[in-house]
Amino acid sequence: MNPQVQRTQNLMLAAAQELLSEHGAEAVTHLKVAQHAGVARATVYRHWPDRAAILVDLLRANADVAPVPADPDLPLVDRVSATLATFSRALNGDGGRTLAAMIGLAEWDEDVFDALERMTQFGPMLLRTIIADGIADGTLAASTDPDLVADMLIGPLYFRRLLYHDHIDDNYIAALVQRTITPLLSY
Amino acid sequence: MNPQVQRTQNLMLAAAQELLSEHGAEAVTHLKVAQHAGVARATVYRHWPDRAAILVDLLRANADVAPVPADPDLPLVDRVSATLATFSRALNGDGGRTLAAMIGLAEWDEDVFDALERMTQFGPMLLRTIIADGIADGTLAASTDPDLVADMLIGPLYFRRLLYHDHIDDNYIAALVQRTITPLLSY
DNA sequence: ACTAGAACGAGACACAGTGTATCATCTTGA
DNA sequence: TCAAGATGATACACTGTGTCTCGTTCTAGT
Repeated sequence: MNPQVQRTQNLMLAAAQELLSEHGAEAVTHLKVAQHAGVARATVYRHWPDRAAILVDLLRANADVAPVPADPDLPLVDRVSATLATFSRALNGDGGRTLAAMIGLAEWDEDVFDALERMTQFGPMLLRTIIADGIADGTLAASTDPDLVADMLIGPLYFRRLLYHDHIDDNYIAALVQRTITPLLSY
Repeated sequence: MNPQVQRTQNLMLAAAQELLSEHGAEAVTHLKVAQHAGVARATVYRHWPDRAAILVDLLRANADVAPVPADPDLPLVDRVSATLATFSRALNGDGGRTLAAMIGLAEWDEDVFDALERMTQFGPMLLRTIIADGIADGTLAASTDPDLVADMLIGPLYFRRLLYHDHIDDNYIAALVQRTITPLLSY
């Protein structure tokens, strides 16, 4: 990409991210982004036709709400816990605020919904993989449903973060994993 | 309350609810509410100083995202399932959209957060009560943590509704309850 | 039924933000 | 070096905000 374009876009996205984190999605306007980035208002419009488009690109930059894959050689419980831990750290930070801002918009804007889906698909996907591995190697009972178990692990984290503004700690994750995974272990 | 005030307020809230459901929180402006309610714009400002205040009152009217308490004489699993079923029906309807619209605002507006808390506290509370009952009468293991179990039951529902726009059906609830509660039953 | 007080409608004002132009100026890559 | 593209500056019509005034209508209490 043209380095000039790259430069201004980075300036604008940084300004938008700061506005979002500080004052919420409402504050991410073309005018304010332009002022904070030291850029002409028309330039912001050239890059993004409407507010939602700015937020969608912001979401793309925030893809790190995805958890980091844990070492596949770890025991299953540790692998799940490590995955949830990296995920909850992202949720506790800027990713959580960005996510909260998007959920309302995604309800009525398909582009935002798609971007949100891209942003949030990795967590459950990683967990499903880990659980499927566990079933394959006999650690977990064959009747285990990876989709449902992934929901049971990740759902409470989203719930506590979005509705209670909780910061998830490792104790919570340990208890959650213990209650969810242990009954599924085949002895 | 003054019947004139009551009348206009009902008109405005109905208009606001329709705008919210149809076009999202962004569409709930003083001007549009006034136009849709057939009321002067100044009147809307007299009742609510800003957009968030309108939405907070809307949330109060939407308190029925709370589940209906199930018959306490039912077996524990049925009681939990019935509670989650009424809750998910509310989530599938207008309550879910209102909720989605609020989450983003609650992140930066304390009044919205408080209103959201009032709106969403009943579900987990009911579940915690049911689980505590189960522990008390020996149905559930004494080591059961009601808070965590409530999160494990309700978290996935919020998760699937808010992030996937899923409509929760009874099969999902049955599987969720089975996976969550069964391991806790004391034989 | 009368009347004071409250609520409402209508309109004005200054301001923030939108969305679209136009044109001069500056970067960039060939 | 130079053409193409990106940006800055500015203008315009529009929606929405937040506050104000004033005349009219409605309500509650006497």
